[in-house]
Amino acid sequence: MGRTPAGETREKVLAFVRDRLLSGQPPTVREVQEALGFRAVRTARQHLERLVEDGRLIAGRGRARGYRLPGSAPGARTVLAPLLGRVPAGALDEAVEDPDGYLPVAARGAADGGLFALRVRGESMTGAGILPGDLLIVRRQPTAANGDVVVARAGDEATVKTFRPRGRRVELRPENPAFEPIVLDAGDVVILGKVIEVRRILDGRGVPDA
Amino acid sequence: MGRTPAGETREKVLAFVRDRLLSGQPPTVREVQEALGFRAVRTARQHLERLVEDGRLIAGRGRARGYRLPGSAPGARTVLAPLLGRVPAGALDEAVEDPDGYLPVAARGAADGGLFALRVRGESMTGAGILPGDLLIVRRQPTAANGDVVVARAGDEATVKTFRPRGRRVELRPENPAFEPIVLDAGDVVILGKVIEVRRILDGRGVPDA
DNA sequence: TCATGTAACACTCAAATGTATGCTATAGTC
DNA sequence: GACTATAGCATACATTTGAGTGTTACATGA
Repeated sequence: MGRTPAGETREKVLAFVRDRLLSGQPPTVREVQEALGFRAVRTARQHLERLVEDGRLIAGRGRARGYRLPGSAPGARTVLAPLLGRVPAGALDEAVEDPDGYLPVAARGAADGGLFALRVRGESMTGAGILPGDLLIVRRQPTAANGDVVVARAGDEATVKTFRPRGRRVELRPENPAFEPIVLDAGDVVILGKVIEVRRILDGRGVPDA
Repeated sequence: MGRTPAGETREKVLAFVRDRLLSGQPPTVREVQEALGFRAVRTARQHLERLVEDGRLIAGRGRARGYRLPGSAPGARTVLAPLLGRVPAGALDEAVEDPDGYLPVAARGAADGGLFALRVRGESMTGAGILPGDLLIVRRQPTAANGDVVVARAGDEATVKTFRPRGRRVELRPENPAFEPIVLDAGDVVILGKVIEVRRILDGRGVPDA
């Protein structure tokens, strides 16, 4: 195999590794070799070493499939949030284990492991630009600040509403005049998480499995 | 180490593996062993085998760190859409090379390389649930179907509107009664792409650099 | 021309890691 | 008690995979 122009191959190596990392399947050196068509493992490894030197990859000294994206790299901070078929009536953990798919989310720092996604049912939040069928990215947390859009469970029912503390009571306020606010004792409301992102798919192809 | 109640440990194993997979770092059998405090590799592996039997995990026969979550098809992956600071007045390609950041997008199959993202300015589309500050994922394409939300350039100005062909003319219709539709000759409108997804960040931390 | 740097190859070794065999113990059931 | 299933342990083995040594070839600039 002949030489290729300087740097060109290395970009392809990085692109391959990055794609694999984003899809959750870190490659081995030999997989890089095969993907790029090298006949020698060493060639793939040299490119990887250079990328590490240049700070464009992070090596995992000795560990299998140990390459990672550095924090400054595009996509380094992407996590996958499981899409739950319905707002869980029971324990959240159980629902997370049987998701309808996963949504890639730009990590925001802490607590990224506690993300999940839900599909909106009903029109109670249209005033906040949250329409039926929208996908909500939710960060699991047991408390919320005034004005947060939260996923909360009141009794057996789980809903998405704006959180408004009212002394010892809590108002779960819809953002649609056609709906009535729910006011309950604070003890009767369980906050499952805070909505941190709203997504709407417009091209009708829905959400892929992963 | 004594016995634990039936099934209890296995749930912890699954939770551990799932967290690792979602964070992009598939664990080895021995990492599972250590995380759960087993003294034997075999114990961890037995739990993993059972989870695979039950269809709650997918094994990667022989490969290192080969466990996957079911439902995550091998082909399904995440692509990164460059976030353009402003709707480009000139060539799109130039703007793509200097993005403000990247948004992870679930790949939809074809043309994933032609995605970019924009931030919404103005309130002309609020009726479609597109608010100022929202992020739009756009697929580059030179044509559109009736009713598509498109990014189009009319003269020097680029806007987001609903696309309505009107014979030889084209209506770019805002979804807000306070705004007037733009009607132009088809030749005077350049369609830059179709909006395939709308996103709204609610937690005020914006978009990461990466 | 010579030195230097990059790209690529062939081969080897060692560590990481998946897989297997065999054993002990507890709990429940017939 | 005998039988069965689950949870767990210790050890060994085989494959996968990262890491190392040495060589060839092609540019480019001093």
